[in-house]
Amino acid sequence: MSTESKNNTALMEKIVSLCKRRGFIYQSSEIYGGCGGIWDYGPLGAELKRNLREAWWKAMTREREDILGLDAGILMNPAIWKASGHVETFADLMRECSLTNKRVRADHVDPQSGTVLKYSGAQSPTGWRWDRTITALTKSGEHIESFRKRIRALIAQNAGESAGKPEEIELLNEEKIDVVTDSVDFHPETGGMLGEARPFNLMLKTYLGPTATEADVTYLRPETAQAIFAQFKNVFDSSRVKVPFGICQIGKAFRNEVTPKNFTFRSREFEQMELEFFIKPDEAVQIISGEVATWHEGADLTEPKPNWGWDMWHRYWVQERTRFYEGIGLGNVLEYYWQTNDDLAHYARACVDILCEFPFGTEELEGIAARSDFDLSQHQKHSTKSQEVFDEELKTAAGQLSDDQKEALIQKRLAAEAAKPKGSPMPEADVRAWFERLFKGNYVPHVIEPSAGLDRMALAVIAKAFDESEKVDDKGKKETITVLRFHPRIAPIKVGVFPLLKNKPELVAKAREVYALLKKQMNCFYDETASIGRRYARQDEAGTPFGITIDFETLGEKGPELTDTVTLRHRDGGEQERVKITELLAKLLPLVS
RNA sequence: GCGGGUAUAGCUCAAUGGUAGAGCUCUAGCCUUCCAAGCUAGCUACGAGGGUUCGAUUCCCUCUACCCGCUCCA
Repeated sequence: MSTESKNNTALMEKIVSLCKRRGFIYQSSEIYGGCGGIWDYGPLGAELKRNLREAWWKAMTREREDILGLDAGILMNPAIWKASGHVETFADLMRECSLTNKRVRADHVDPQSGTVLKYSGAQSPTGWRWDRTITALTKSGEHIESFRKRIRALIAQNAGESAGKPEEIELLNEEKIDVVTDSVDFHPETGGMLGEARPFNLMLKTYLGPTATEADVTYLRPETAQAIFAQFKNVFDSSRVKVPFGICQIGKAFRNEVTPKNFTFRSREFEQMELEFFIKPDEAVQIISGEVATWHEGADLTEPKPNWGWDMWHRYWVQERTRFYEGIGLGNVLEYYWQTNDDLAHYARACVDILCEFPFGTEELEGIAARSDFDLSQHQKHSTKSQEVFDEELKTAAGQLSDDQKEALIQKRLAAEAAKPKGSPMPEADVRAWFERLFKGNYVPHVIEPSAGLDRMALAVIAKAFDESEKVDDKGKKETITVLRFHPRIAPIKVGVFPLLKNKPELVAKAREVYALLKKQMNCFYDETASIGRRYARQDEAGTPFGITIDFETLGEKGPELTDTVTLRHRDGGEQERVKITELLAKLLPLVS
């Protein structure tokens, strides 16, 4: 392990430990030995998550006119998961390579021919031993030595560091056991023998109804997005909105992850915050505006325009989401990964991952995908209910087009279909039928999908806020100071309220008064035990941005002009200022909300 | 799913085939006029289940969880 990764593991351990100690995150069901891949949020974690959730909800719907909220059930008609493709891709029969544990879909194994060799095991000079029977297929034309070399490399990769160098691994008792033609029992890439086909279901299955028969099977949603698509028409019909507009939702989702890891980063139950922003197809924009604005370096994204095509909207949302992350203190740790054509699903036009630096690596926080009209079209097809909207403006504009102009649009689309990098082009008859509907003002909206993980966001914020430093006190004793430098907007506790001394009833009474005044407006913490310095330190560790101390000046000891003023102490930097009690709310509220 | 590692108090660690100790934290009291002060007292632990044994936290097995490396990440 490299020094850096050791340090990062140590850092992660400190963060996990702090999370438990201070009540941010606990292991689920800890008293019963835990529950794999599930985490619980303690008092501070619950506040932090709530603040993040509310910041998102505010930015996505409350502060906008064009986005509406939705709160759908976790359980839905399982037909939704068939339409979305989740049942198919989540419940495949998989076979695993005995050599590398790589999985392949059982029905997707290309037939292989060659000689089958068997070894009773492997060992290396490091003392490492593998007693598993190794069975693998030579590729046609592969030299036996290059085969052995390849097998050694695969074993070394699978075994990790303990096996030492690949070239020093000794393969034991080679035996030629068979020559096969067109066998589907070997991994197409590695040549390793495949194990039995097993269902490999990433969706959590349950039964709706007390009889629990196969007919009652449904799934805990693996994403919140599908509920938005499934309710698209209801929202559209009941809300007097026009495309472009969005529907957003926050909620739990569940995936039976093979390997939950990195603390809460990949867990089996998690919370998603998703927006589906519905836009007109570019062809509709073209007809209405006479042009389609496409993105170029330096394009103005500040305010949406009627002539925006999908990539302008996509860029716009990347920018909006970036601004959001800046607002919660993650601005300078973000990276972007633009998926290539190889990464993209066949229906997707673009997808950018917003990544964030975690102690265990730079990982995805949010994905922003341009998904065309794939999702709504799938639901239209499977449910047989129209997901089209009617666009009066489009109908009027299309009515003014000449037949030649219409044909030109159709030809342009046909050319684009033919040039698609992935998937098969839409047949000409379907394209013409689609335009027929379009010219009448009907289309299935396209969608831009910014999809964020709340738990990841919380972890990112904690990791970013974590700040540890060494301090030497007056007696030369070293101590470690931990401060969580949360942005005040998302800090679980906004203000700590302290009487300078506990055994002076006047100070305590005044402090309780200030506490009562503030706690109606923001989450506050009252603390009168131990020294004032310790109380500051406790709050620093909880990430509380402000401390208020009621001292003798508050009581008028230093004259009337300081009476009813308090010490306001800032977590970052530790500077202090005197503020009148009557002015506290006006000063603090804008900083914390 | 595979390989390796770990599991003792809230946290970080120690010792031990005869049921465990420290530091920090925490609680209470005293004290204390601004950045983890001091004094006194106190709470709290051998991940779960089985086996060996007169006796297991310690040895063995199984399970669970977490960490690391593969794999996976629709």
